Amino acid sequence: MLQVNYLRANKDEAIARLKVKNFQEISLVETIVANDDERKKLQSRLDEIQSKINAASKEIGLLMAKGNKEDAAAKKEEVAELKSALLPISEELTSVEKNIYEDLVKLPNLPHNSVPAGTSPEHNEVVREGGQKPTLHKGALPHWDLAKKYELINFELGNKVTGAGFPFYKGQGAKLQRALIQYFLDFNTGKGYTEYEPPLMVNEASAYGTGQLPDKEGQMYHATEDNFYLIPTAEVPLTNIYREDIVKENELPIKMTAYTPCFRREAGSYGKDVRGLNRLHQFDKVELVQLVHPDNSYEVLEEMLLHVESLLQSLELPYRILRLCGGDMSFASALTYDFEVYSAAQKKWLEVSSVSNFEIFQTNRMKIRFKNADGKIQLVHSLNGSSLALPRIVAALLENHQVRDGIKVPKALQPYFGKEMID
RNA sequence: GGAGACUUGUCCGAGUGGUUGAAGGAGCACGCCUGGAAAGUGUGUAUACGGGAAACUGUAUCAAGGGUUCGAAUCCCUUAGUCUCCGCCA
Repeated sequence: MLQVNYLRANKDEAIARLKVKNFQEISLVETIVANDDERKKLQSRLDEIQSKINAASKEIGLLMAKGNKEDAAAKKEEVAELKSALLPISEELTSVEKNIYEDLVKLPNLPHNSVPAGTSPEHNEVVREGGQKPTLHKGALPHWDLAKKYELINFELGNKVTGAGFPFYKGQGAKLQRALIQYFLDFNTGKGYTEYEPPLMVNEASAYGTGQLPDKEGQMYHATEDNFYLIPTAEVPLTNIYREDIVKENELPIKMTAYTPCFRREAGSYGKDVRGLNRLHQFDKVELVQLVHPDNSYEVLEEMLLHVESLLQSLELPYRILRLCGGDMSFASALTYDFEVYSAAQKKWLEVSSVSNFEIFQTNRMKIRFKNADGKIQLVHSLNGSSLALPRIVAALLENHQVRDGIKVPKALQPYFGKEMID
């Protein structure tokens, strides 16, 4: 959520930035500022009346103490009049505030200056590529066939027990999951991230905090009896740890990592893109979240980029880094880099990680702040990234490292997996 | 799930209808003291929104929301949470 005062002071700049994101309802900016002006006026009038009521009430107390019942009764009448004047104003104020809030949450975050204009994935910029695309033997298979061949993942069984998009991992497949999770967490904690194991369900306030509600309600599984939501990513519980907190400046940066299953309803996705591991309702992910000083959030973003990059390098996968264009970025992000790994067997790039700086967009809604050297309260910047999402990494590992009689396990993973080959 | 006790500022804790945004203590910050530190001592120490160049000032906030009242931290209702006992249970 953007700040009204920022919009007021930088209206033209904000509108220009919103256009980079292909945001249509530009007039909202004007509406919000106008409503906020109205809000201020109403607030002043309300405060003034309330102040009179407070003063009169005190007088009544004093008059009563003196036993002057007549004057007290007159004062009471005065207060009653003031209160009847108060009511319509306070109702109007509530309604204006509601309008402002509702409009404000419709505005996406403003993209950073470096974000290219564009409407679709073709307009994303390739920042750099790394790793070697393998030359596979004849008869190389896509991961869903490899998963079957080596009995790693059973999609049909998931269909039976739960439904589509809830696979079983089995034998070496299950162990590979465990090995990857362990490896990723060790890698992250080795770089100073604190490990958490958060709840997998969150309450409504937390879902609002990170912006899953109100817009993306349909994307989360909802346990209606208790009004809990299954988390779509560890970002939700992790970021909400600090909701409504004021931290000390020297506590920044706060670096957190967590492994969790992620649950996504992904309503309305069909076709070839959902084949195999490409899109699931439940999948495993290790997430990074940082809360940082606003002055250096972009340095931190670069640092997170290098972190994820070296992780992919250690898995010996061919990857590229994209700077997303305005139209392809998420609602909340100011700058996003996507990591894609080349799948040699599917002959396409698969997104395996997304690293973003949200600036104050999330922390403004959640009121995550710090006290700076001058004693002033300021919002922190939040960033997050996956390191990494398992299914597509597994797909890429299987497809890129396959040989005729098995799948080679990257050196870095061998101590965790316990073998050099999946066979 | 049943019964009871409880929820006050960074923390502890006083406060059962009227100058209480909130006593007292601890912590923290700054100053004095000291060769340095501890001890001592002085001052300061919530957040949001509004007005003001600023000093300062108005309003709201004592778990959350609603109600009673001229006036609520204090009374009533609802919700959430904590603790104790009983039940159940991995």
